[in-house]
Amino acid sequence: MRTAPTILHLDMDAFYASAEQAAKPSLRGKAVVVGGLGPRGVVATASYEARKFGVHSAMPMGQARRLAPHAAYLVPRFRLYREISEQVMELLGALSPLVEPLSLDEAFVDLEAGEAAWDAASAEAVGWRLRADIRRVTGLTGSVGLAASKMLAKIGSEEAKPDGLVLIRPGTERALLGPRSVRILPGVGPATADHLRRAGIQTVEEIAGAGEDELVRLLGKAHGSHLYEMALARDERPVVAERDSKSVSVEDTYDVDIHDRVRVRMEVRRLAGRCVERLRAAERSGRTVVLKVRRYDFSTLTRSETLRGPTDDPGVVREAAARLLEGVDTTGGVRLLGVGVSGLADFTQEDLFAQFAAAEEAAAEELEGDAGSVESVEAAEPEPTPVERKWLAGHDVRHAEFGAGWVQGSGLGRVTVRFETPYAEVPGRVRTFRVDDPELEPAEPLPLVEGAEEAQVGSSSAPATLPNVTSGD
DNA sequence: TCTGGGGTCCTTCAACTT
DNA sequence: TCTGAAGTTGAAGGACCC
Repeated sequence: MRTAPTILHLDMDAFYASAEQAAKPSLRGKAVVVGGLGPRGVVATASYEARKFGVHSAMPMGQARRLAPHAAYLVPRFRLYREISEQVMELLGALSPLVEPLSLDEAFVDLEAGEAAWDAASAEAVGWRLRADIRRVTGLTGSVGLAASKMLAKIGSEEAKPDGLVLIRPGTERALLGPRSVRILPGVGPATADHLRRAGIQTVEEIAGAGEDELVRLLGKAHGSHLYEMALARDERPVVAERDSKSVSVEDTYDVDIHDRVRVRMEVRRLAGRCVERLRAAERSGRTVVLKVRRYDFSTLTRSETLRGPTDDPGVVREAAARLLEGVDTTGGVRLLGVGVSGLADFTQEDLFAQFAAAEEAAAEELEGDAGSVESVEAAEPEPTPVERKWLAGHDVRHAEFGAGWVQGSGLGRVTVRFETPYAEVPGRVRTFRVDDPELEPAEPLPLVEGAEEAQVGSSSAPATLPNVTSGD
């Protein structure tokens, strides 16, 4: 058991929304909502200003618009977020070889393994310096939790939000956790919390008081024991740097339910192809093909088939997915389709059926040519024209005369652009163009901090005064 | 109001193997 | 050769996380 609070958890504050605010001066201090803008979109991230209106992650976009009608609604720009994430991960990598990324905006760092810290004081100093470095390099803020275990470090960063640092001193954990809701423990979602509530358990100390046997009886062996340990603040999980992914999948939710069986088959083929592209890009192969279908009533089912050996052959995966689909009733309509591959391996066993499948696929392709022409007559979902698709809200553009800007909105053959860069102090001017204006073209995102690429990693020192301190003692 | 996309891990059950 | 127990594997679904 570690005795010093040398596990660090970093969580960037409202990451996607903050990145957009940093990129777009006119949105700073305003409510910003990033997510899917289609009729079935949900909120990925809301800025703190938008959260004041009750908007939060995973909320249907329609509901968000009702709560915050004046907020800016933007589609995510994952390339930009990935670039920022890489800068942040590089800063973390300078602290320790043991960095465990959880997502683009979150990671654990074992400071002791990197000899960056050995006690509370040194860990806290590292935390403050890291926050300053992140702000200098990316222009964004992140919150830091420091503790002797991953669970507590994560709870610490949650407590520190936004833009703070919390160190949980060893010995104080039980007192801190005890009165809190069970929901504070990782792995306790709505279903488990409800289960526990019906058993009269609502706080962490009530979990500890119930005893391990009772928890296992309520939640099963793995979950019960794990939760009991967490409630006693016992968490020995190490920070793990490299994790091999165990499955690859793609899925699409359709704006309008698909009823046409031919179209469903076509979509499954397309998804299988995309899935294999991702699989190959990761230089992996897989043995189990999984088909996912969400029906009109949101009921979800999966069907899977395990092949004799791992494959990365698009034909084989498409054939398997098609076979699985034949066993699924889609009358009534489907809102989502997905294809995944699990049982991953680093090698491909030449599948005996590959050649056979390829021949079959060629035949199917011919058939599809016919089906496609029938299908196109009654396609339920109007495909956006390439021109409309080009101008996504929030994306960067460049105009030959007015320079760099971003799409504020488009429709009715017009696109509205705000001309400003991340480095401007004041909001830029807005102009509207025809969607086919030849002088307007999509552009790459600009770095959030001017000259950030040249910035030295780990060169700043701790700030003389500590801003916005959330202190955990 | 009507619920994304990409994952992980666990449980249960049935079929199969030893 | 038959039987039963125990272990393993595959399929399906559920909960959770970001």
